[in-house]
Amino acid sequence: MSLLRSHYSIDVLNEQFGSSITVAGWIEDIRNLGSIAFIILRDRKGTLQVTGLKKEQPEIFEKLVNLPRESVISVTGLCQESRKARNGYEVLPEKISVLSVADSPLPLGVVDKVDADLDTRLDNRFIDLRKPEVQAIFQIRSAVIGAVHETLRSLDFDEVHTPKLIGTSSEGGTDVFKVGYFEKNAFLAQSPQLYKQMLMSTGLDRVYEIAWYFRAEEHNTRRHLNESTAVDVEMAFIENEGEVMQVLEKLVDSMWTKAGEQTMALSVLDKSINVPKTPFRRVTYDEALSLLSDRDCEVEWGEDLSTEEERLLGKIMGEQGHDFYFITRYPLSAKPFYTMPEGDKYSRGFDLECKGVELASGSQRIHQMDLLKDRMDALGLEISAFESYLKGFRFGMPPHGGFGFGIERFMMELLDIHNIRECILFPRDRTRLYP
RNA sequence: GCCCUGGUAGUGUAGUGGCCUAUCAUCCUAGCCUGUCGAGCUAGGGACUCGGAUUCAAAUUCCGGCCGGGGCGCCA
Repeated sequence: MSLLRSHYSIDVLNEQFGSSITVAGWIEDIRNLGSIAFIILRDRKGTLQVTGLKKEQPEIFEKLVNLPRESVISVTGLCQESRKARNGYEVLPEKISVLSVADSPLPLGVVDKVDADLDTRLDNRFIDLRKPEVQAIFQIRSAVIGAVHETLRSLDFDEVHTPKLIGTSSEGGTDVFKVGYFEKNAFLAQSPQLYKQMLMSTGLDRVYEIAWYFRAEEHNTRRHLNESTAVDVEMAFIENEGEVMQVLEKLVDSMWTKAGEQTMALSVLDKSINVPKTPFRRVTYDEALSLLSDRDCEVEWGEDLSTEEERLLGKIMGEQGHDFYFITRYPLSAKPFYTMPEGDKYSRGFDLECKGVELASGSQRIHQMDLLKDRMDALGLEISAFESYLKGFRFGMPPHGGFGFGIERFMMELLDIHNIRECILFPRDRTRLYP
């Protein structure tokens, strides 16, 4: 048992009443009434009240009431039942250790009665994260990631870690960050795509990674980050992309279910979770265009949906009772080079959408090297830059497919959070590199 | 990359040419108070992003810098 803490705030039970306990945390508030003072102490699980009496313990009383808010202390004392105090008990201090005195004024109040702007909060994230409703997001995030591991391992996937420092920009498309690598230049991986594909030729033919994505796009919106995380899955010996979609469906279902079990965190956030029904609706790209056309929204065939069009489709699907749906059979022209063609014009690529927002993107991949080279040629990619990737296809590559699934986007949809920066501890956006 | 938009105490705001010696709340400091839990009461403290221009007069108008926010594109 820790000498600085025997119990967290909410772990104190009736059986502790009348005995001595040690609690520790941050001083959230001090209400000094003169001869009696109420000190609200906050820890990871909640808050509790330390009640100081001037008459009983004058030295401890003075020490306590003169501490600045957010100072860190450990208090040992009698745990006494009290209907008047929160949690039904209070601690009467017999010994206190001041572990850290907080400077004043605080750059950001934890329990101030005024809200701070997100920018101010992020500048002082270490204090922002002391707020229970901010912490709750990351407790749920942790639980959701736990569900990813459980589900994918139970589906016989191995967890892998692929390099983030790479020699050539991986997929084309997005801009990548350039970094110095001794006498060479290197890049930060925009996704594990090419590596997880290469793994398909190794016999580790069902893999997943909780991956970091680095993207050097200069967007400035509430749903983009320059450093983000994703669940990346790749699986071999598949007949078609439908098998991949089934894995994704199970994964999302388990993540949503696990999130719904986080009752404490959800109540702090005042959110409830409705687990979506599976299987998710499948809509082909052509069907989507026709549904949009019915609403006088004409999309040129072969183009990816614009944000507005995506939202309208989300609305239409919602009206039919589908928050989640796959858009399948995308035109080849709207998907990356490694996407398996279906005939001349279509592909075996799909997106998973939630209420008009793209959560995941996947496909069956091309496993034949000649076809892969043809596609790269057609899209004007420099084949020589992909030699080490292509080599993986020369000596036995099974048919395979997979998807990438953005974790922050998922959290936004799960908890109805309006700014993606709230879904990652220390966001990296167009301008923010600190803290 | 294109477009729109903002910057007033630690925090969040009011103020759109003179009534600003700048509002309110929160916060901080001191004092009173033995049951607070948005504690209360009294007194006090603290700010116009920077540079230039217009004007008798600029927080307020104009130009530029710096630092933000957002939409689109692209994507997750």
